[in-house]
Amino acid sequence: MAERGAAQSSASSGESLLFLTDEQLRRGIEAMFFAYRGFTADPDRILENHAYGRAHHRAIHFINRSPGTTVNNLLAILGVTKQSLNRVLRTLVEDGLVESRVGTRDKRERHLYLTEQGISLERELSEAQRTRMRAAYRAAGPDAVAGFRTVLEQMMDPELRHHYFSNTEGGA
Amino acid sequence: MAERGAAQSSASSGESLLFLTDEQLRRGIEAMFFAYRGFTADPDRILENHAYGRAHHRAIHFINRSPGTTVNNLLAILGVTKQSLNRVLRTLVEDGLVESRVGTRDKRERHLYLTEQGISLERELSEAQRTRMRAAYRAAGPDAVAGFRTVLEQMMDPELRHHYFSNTEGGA
DNA sequence: ACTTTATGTCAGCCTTGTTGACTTTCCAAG
DNA sequence: CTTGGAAAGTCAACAAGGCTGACATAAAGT
Repeated sequence: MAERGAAQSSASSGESLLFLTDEQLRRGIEAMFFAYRGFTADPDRILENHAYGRAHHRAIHFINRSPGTTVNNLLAILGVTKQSLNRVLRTLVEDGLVESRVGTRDKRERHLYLTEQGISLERELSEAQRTRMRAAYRAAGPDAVAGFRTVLEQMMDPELRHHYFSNTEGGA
Repeated sequence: MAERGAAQSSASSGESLLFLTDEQLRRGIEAMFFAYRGFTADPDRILENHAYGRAHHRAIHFINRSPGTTVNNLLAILGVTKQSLNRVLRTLVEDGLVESRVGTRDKRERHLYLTEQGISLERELSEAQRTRMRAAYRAAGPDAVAGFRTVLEQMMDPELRHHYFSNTEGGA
């Protein structure tokens, strides 16, 4: 029902390019804007109660995703300066949500782990986000979801796409 | 860990729900994060040269999209306070990118238009954004794009989805 | 010994969001 | 005609979270 109406109008070669018009692209651009706002809305509300912001959420997410990751790894993934990340990390460690352990092989490195408390907040945040995404996925159906993921991956910076999805694609 | 196991693994009703596992949802969440960063990267680079930020881009985009829109309309779409928007709008008017005309029917309202200069910057910004999106669309193909749009629309806040897409769906 | 790497920290700046208070302009209802 | 309230603008103050630059420390690597 989402337009695409007259696609494949002329029986030319079967490959209609109507989905590449500026108008279609503009709609995609605005959809990204509005969807991203919805995407972050629920966690943002939760974070307010805890006096944290989106930056804390991102750190918590990726520490949970890769327990024991180093500060440098996190820096590369998040794409911010160490000063920015450090400010966030410091408050999380002070508040007992994140534990920072000195590395064993390389003692310069700090390995980051969520504490019980950190895991608890992470679950609260990610459950809210998953709930919205699950509803969207369910309403859209598996084929739409596959397309969604495909387009998003194409929209990422290419180096990131490779460097990043090469590790995670392991499972089916 | 939180895998929800193999959801409905057996060939029960043909409707596999594997795309709704927490793992799949997590991948979607991260894809949103990385894709949005790519999505904003090109305009951000351009804006740096002009001493503007993302807030200016958003204002310019929606004024271009609906010439003559009022400040209040813009406020509703962007979801920020009038003080925030006003700061951005003021610089754009001062710099001659946006013209603010007093309303004819209701003289309290200000109707916003891009000047030639504003149109020029808008084009530069949106062309950069469209180029990336066009590449992603082309690589993913029309079916993936349809799914992409469907999921994004489901992810928006429901009121916004209706209030907003009811106006735009008009033209086919 | 010297250099490089990983991390942390201090200080200061910018953008962009927020609240609160207040004014001006103007439409419209009493 | 007066007055209430909506629309818009402005000022001030503040916070989050980016940034740069400079500097400190410890541990590796050469």
